Amino acid sequence: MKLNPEMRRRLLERGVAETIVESELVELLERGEPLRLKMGFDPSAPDLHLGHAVGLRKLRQLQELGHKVVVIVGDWTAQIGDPSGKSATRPMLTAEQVLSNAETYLAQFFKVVDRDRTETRFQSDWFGPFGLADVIKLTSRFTVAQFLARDDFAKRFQSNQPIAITELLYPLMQAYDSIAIESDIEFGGTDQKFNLLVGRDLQRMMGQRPQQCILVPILVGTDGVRRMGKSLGNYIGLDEPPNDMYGKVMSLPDVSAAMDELADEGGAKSRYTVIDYFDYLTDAPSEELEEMRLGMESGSVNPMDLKKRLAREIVAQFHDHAAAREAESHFERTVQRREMPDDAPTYKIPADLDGKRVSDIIVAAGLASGSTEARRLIDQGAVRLDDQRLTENGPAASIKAGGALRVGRRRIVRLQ
RNA sequence: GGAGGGAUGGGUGAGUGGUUAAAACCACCAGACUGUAAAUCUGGCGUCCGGAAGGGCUACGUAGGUUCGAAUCCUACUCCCUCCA
Repeated sequence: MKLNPEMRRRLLERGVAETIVESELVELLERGEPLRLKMGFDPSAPDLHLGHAVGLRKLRQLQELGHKVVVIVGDWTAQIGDPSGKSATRPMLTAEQVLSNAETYLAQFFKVVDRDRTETRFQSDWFGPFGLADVIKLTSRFTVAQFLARDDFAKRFQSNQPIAITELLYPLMQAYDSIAIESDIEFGGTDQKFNLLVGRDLQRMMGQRPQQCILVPILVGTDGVRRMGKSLGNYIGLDEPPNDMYGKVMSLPDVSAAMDELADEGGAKSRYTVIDYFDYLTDAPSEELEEMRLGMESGSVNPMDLKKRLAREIVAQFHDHAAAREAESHFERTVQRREMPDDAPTYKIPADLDGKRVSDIIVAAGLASGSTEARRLIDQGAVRLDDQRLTENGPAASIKAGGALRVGRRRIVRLQ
């Protein structure tokens, strides 16, 4: 089966930062035999976000051509921690934790990836019985210099930052995974390039056909600056309710301030975050992306409208179209028109309000974390009772059932 | 084994005896503005009491000590890093 240019572009360019080796990869795909697509994950961080979805979409596309995904639960490498992460070593997870995390992970994973064309494997299958002799055999194939070629190791070495020996093991273990499952193509973010290449090398050394690598770009987070990541608090989780997902997309900065290094990693491609998101996470035709860019450049398109469309498409993808429409109208009502959302929680006003002030009720209703904050919010003019802005922390007796108490735009309760 | 450096609020990081609930920046929250939860501008940002003015309490790795007064000085401990071997 010959890949036509259209397909080739869709498969190997959209949402792909780099392929290694492109010519081999194309040849392999055209051969038509079912391939094993390797995707590993770290069960210590089981939450998936849009950044992961970029790669998952790619897996899905290839599944639709008849290939098989092999997802590896990295229960051994999780104990080491990926060197690109901050903390070198992590606490061991118990077998139960691994299992439950894996479940959480896979539930999200299969929102995008086809479960029927997926095989799930645990690293402990092959690393459980791995002995010191095996470790020595494995490590003896590589040198320190080879590993210092890796950018983040090199940087840390030069700046006298610590590199744990176990961290050197990480790429080796990941590489061995490729041997264990006989991977044909491995997927990872561009920051995984080194690890994937070690897999290639090791396979060659051990007489397997070296895997191809598909490196997906790093998605910029909702701050528009750094890569999307849970610890950075700038992520949109695949699990999030439609309204949050929609709102978070709307909070993307119109113009990205993505750091240069993110661009180096094959991340931010345009200065408009929205366009990168459309590019990596939707099927919007590539010509349209260019129109969007021109439209924003010339000012003829309001970025908000593009973000709304993006938000709809993303919510539809991870929930459904009805949820997307619902989330949009929720956004329009509560944020744009500041109306009362239908799903606002209710709060039962206590019978005895003697001596209580509005600030006490705000805290009791969970609209502020403490009385200091509640008072502060009142001072700042953030508190509205039945659409009337409160200017002072009056007695709670003014609070009547049937109305609404609102703090800022998003915190609101119906009074009962 | 030896020598040295460090540990500050969610993060980075100033601060070497009182004017420090602790600079600055980031994040976060709120207000204004806006067809965006964008951008920009303004304010806030330990906690408790108080309508307010104001007042408590807790906090600079841990435990003690010196002092009228300590994030700042001393002692011990824990952890981290660097260099030499």
